[in-house]
Parts: sequence; structure tokens; C-alpha cells
Amino acid sequence: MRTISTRSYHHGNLRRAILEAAVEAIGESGTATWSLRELARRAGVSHAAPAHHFGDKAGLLTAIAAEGFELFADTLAEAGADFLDVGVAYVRFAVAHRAHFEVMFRPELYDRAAPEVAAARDRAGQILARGARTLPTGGVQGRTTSLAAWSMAHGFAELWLSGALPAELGDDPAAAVRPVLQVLTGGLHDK
Amino acid sequence: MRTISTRSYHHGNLRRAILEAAVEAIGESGTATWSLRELARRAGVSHAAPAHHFGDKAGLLTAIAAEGFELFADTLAEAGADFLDVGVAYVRFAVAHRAHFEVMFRPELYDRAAPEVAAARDRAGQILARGARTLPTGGVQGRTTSLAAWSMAHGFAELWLSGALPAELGDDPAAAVRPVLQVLTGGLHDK
DNA sequence: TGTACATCAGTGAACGCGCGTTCACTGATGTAC
DNA sequence: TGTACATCAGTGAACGCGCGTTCACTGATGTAC
Repeated sequence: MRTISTRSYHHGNLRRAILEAAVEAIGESGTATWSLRELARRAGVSHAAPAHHFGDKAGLLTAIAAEGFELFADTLAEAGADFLDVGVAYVRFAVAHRAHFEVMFRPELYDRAAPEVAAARDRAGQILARGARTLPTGGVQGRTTSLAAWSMAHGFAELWLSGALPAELGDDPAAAVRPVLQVLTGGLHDK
Repeated sequence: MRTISTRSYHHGNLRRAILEAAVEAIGESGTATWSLRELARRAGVSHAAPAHHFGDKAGLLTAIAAEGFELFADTLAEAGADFLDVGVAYVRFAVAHRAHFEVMFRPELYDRAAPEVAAARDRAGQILARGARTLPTGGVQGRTTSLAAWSMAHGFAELWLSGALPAELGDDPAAAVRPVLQVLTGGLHDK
């Protein structure tokens, strides 16, 4: 005769709860300053539980990277095929999922060769390349244009997250990055 | 009657030795995985010495950020006033001084308001802005062009450091980034 | 030139703490009969 | 429908370790006289 309010011995979704605690902790103070024990405290479970699910920190961060690349690929795919929309979605994702983004592009933290990571990363990469193909190339190699576009979106996202950009840009990263990305479209797109 | 080979009681340059140990440690495995005691071990001094000079980790990282922005501004200034040269120097610096670069753009690690940090950062910013002013604007605001240029150089540097870029680009970041930056010059520059 | 003394960079022993890891155990769940 | 049992998610006490910090001390250096 269990009631719903009573936590059962088996959590049921402990893996998810620990992942969310990790994302929350990383979002608050970066990828460095948390411990497995702290995540267990946040999730309200015993300190040994995280190791039970993820082995160690690298295992947990690998799961976050995989989830991050999945979310990232979904977000980019929803944005469509046009470069400008994909680029704006790139920056929007970085800000909305800051913790995932920071882990994803710091591969020394996790196992970048893990199959679930590699698959999602490749999927995101293909969507990015498709977006870049809608750009005018101006006579240079498509690969170069693609690198330019990726660098610009990624650089804007990193600078925004680090707080390096001037305050006048306001607080909407998507609106702020749009005119910047338009520099690459050669003014052919409407405002 | 001291000989040169005998280490005197006073190190003489302990502050510098600890800074160099920190840069070395960060270069090897990132900004997260070292301790003040480890730096003392690397520098061959007592474990309490780092605190004597820097107080704590944040104090040490503030010193690294300040030194990094100084070096950065010097490097950019030496590159000249042309956008392409400044942009290539930006990426070259990031790769050559990876540890400094990673600390500089992770301001949650240090005291970004420290005067020696702010002064060097502003100096670097002015040189960057000067370089961006040599770009064709194509009718958009100069500020937008400047942001586009900064984002592109920064993004390329970050992607290179994280190992996200395709291996075909080779191992010379300066040569790899040049054609990418040329996308912004509108082909007006010679190869 | 020589002596006394203040300064302070650097030492090293000691501390309490949070960490990751181990391991015997608990108890909810699913399945076989 | 009921009972027995295997499974395994999660617990909690115990461990040894490296950490940052404190603090009385050491000894090299610079300065006053």
C-alpha cells in the first residue's frame, strides 16, 4: 500500500536526476567545480549512486556530451536549411544549453570516441554543412565558406557566453547575432 | 661563499616559477585539474609558497589572465594594422599560448575587474578594432563588421583548440585560417 | 668597512575536510512455476 | 491467483588520500649607524 508521495526505495529515474543535477551545477559555476558527491546531494540520493550509473566523472560528462549533441542536432534541424536560420539556432542553443555546449566543445573532459557521441556529432555536422551550402561562395572553395560560417557562429556564441561582448548588444543573443551572420550572406537576404 | 649551483634560501624568482608551472599544467590538462600543491611540486618549492604569492587559485589565474592579455596585445600590435594579419596573429597566439588564451576567455575563473587585467584587455581590444576598420563594410555598420571579424577569428581559434576541425586542415593554424578570414575581405586582398 | 637589526620570502609540521572508492547489505521488482 | 527466488538499483559505513590553510619558525637581504 504505497502512496505516491512516499519515495520508493528504487528511485526509478536516478540516472536522469543525476544528469540534471550535473547540468545545473555546470551551468552555475562551470565544468570544474563540482564533485560526484555534490551531484548526489543535489539529487537527494546516496553519494555512491552516481558511480553506480556513470562510473566516474568522465562517464557522466560523456553522457552529457552525447545528450548535448543530440539536442543540438535536433535544434539545428528544426531551424531549417537556410544558413541564417541555422546560424542563429547555433547561437541560441549555446546560450539556452550553456552547460551542454561547454562540455561538448571541451572534449578533453569526456570520451569523444564514444559511439553515441560520435553519431550525434556527425548528424549535427551534416546539418551545419547543409546550411553553409546555401551561402554565396564568392569564388572560393565551399569548404572555406563553410569554415568561415562555422567559425563565426561558434565564435559569437563563445564570446557571448564568456561575457566578452559589449553590453550594448542587449540580452537577446539571437537578435544580436543575426546582422553579424548577414555579413556572410552578402546582403542578398532581406533584413 | 655561495656557489651558483647552490639554491639559495630565497628563490629570487619564485613568483615567475610558479606562474610558469601553472601555464605548463594548464597546457597539459586544462584549467581544472591542478592544485596549488601540484604547482609547488613542479616548481620545486614548498607547498605553502604559492599562497604566499597569489593568495589562492583565483589570484594566480588573475595574474595569468593579465600576463595573457599583455602578451596578446603585444602580438596583435606586432602584426600591424591590416585585418588579415591581425586575424592570423589572433589564431596564432591562441595556439602558441593555449593556456593563457583559455584562462583569458573564461573570466569566471579570475577577477576580470582587476586593473592590470582590464588595462591589457582594453589595449588588445583597440588593436582588434583598428584591424577590423580596414575591412570593406559592404554597407552595414562598422560595429557589425567588427563583430563578424572578431567572431570568426575567435571561433576558428576555439574550434582549432578543441580539435573539432577536420584533420585535412593540416597542422599550421595560421595557414589554415588565412583563406577563411579572406572571405571577409571580399577577395580584394591578394593570396 | 663593520655591526646590529628589521624585513619578509620561503619552510615544514599539523589540522580538518571533502573527495572517490570499496563493499557488505537492503529491499523493490520481475519472472518462473 | 499465490509463492519462491533471482536480479539489481540504491544504501551507508568505512577507508585512505590530497587538498587548502594556519602558524611558528628560518635565514637571506637591505638598511641604519
